Amino acid sequence: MTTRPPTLEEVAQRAGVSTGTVSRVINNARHVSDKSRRAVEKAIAELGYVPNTAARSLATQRRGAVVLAISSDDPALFANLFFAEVITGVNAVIEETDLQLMLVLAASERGRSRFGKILQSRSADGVMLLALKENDPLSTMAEDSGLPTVHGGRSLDRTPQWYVDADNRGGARTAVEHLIAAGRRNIATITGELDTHAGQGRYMGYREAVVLAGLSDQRVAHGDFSEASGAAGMKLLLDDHPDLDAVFAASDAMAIGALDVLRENGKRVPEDVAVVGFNDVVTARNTQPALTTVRQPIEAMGREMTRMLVRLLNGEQPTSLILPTELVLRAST
Amino acid sequence: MTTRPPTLEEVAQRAGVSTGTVSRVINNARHVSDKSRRAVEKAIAELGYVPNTAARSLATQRRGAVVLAISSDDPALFANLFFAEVITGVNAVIEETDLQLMLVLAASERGRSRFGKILQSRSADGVMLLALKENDPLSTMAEDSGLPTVHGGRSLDRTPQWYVDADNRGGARTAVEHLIAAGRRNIATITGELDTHAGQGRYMGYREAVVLAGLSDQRVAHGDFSEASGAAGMKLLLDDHPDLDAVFAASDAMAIGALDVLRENGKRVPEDVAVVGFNDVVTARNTQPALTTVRQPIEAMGREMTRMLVRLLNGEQPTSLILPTELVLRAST
DNA sequence: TACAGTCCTGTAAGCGCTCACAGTTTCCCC
DNA sequence: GGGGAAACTGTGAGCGCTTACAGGACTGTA
Repeated sequence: MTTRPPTLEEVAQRAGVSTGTVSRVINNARHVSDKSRRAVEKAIAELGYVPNTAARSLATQRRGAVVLAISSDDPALFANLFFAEVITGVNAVIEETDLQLMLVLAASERGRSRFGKILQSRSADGVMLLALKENDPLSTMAEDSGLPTVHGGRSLDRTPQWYVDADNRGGARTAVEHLIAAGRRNIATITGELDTHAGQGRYMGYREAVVLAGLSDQRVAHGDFSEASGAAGMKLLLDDHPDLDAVFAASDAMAIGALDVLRENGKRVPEDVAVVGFNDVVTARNTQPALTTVRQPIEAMGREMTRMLVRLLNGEQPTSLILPTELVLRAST
Repeated sequence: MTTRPPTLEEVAQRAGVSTGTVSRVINNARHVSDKSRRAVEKAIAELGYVPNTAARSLATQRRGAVVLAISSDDPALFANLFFAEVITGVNAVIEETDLQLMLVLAASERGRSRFGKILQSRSADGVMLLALKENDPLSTMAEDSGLPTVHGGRSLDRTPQWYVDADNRGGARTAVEHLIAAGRRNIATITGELDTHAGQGRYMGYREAVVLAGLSDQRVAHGDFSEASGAAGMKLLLDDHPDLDAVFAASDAMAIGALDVLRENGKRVPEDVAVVGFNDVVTARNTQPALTTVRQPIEAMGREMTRMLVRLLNGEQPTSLILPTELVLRAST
């Protein structure tokens, strides 16, 4: 359809200089006279020249692209705001660079092997990895590839060299301290999966706050972050600890499940039982009553991960980051 | 860090054949003897060879990548489920191919010019465009680039050659017919922005259903898809048409705004007024009462856009698609 | 005037792959 | 056994860019 785009050689010809000089102008290297530079810039503008990335990549051994890989067994996990927010943050920083962003959603075995291909074929200069579960194979793959890799979140078994994570523990602690400050004394928690760093951290935060205040840390039900597990956990808690006056759920989904069960059991929220969640997704605004929750700096995570990767690509040595969370007060406490 | 990856030439040497033959094996072209093929495959496996995409791109003039561009003035628009679902659908099809997915969120002027660069530098073989507003500059840019382009949604001013859209009109009509079947007679609507194809289509659907049933189509308030405009529209409707017994809102957000206003005015939902929204986002499940809504096949849109683009890249001539919506019945009707 | 040191510029050798072309071998049928 | 067609293989010329390297043109100093 369209005619072949102009090449660097054509620019050189038109500007009356050599290809080497044009290349220097494009990459604004030193040792180019103003005269040549102007001539080249004129020719570039007239021809509408844009360097061919493939050719440049081949010559420089750099791709000018990074990959954001999101890994999960459950495709539904993609379908939450977490996802969109991270990307928004990543994109914001990418826009300031000349890098291109490649996206890999590795839900299936197939997706995983595609990720490997991308790493092996050197289609990207670096990778940002959002491995949503422990011991994710993608993590090993990225490591083996030798490409600079920044992780979002940590796993329990090993801490990657470069990561950005939210302060799960601090966030949970703040949430529970808020409950204590509001006069609650019999505070329960529904934990997330304890074989994840996030699950552990939030549980730790709960215990710290509660123990520090001289309260019992024995009102515990274990969930898996899902709404159903929140409901189940709440039932157990009501059975075992009918005296509870507050619940800290390690995810909003679990908090929503808990709210349902509380309502069914005639408990008023927040009068009888206060509820706090974790993970401010839009959902939380529309619960009855509106849910107090710990907001994770998800977009900021995306931004910081990208900044960190860009620094790595520039040969700098950034340091990993733990970003603060924020307690969002609403009607449920 | 890692040593340079093996090249095709090294494979050829090890397999005792020429580079041409290796290339043929890789691209499984014809005219390769079983013997050669096996030797090459063995060498590839032993060396862990993966073709260098940049070199291949340069030689073939094909990039092996497509770009998904999402355009919007309002960065917040990215942060909804629509976004995540589309990508999930796109990814599902991409996974079946050897294509790589590049993502461009063109919120700013800067993002827009990056999109242009990508097109010009021929970094991608085709583009999927989700232009969220009318007369989007990206649309023109994609067109000018001559790259195969598939649009998600249509604009009013001109219908792109290849697009995938949801059946806004049919969906709205079905929703209103549902209200009629439930015995509602004084049915109002809060429209979306009427300078969008979606806004128009949903309004048309409302009118069709209502007129066909011999009812009045005069209970109309105009909104802009936002929650605030839904609330404002509902106020107007209650003032002008206190007899209304149902409302069809052209978006869930507006429906939520309407629900609030109805509650404030002592109207029971659905007893006094039934409410239907459009756009099944997670939000809709957690309203009080749960919102009946028209679900758009968003993930399917992503899938079909990608399929269409893949066909275009294969030189086929696909036909544009209008995907059916689905009425999700909940407590608000 | 001679000479070293700077700047600038052109030249050409790759980067790793594909693909037309030509050359060789094999196959099949008369 | 001969001939042509078909199957296979190697060769080498690009694809469009970067980047040593080798000069050439100046400049300033002795």
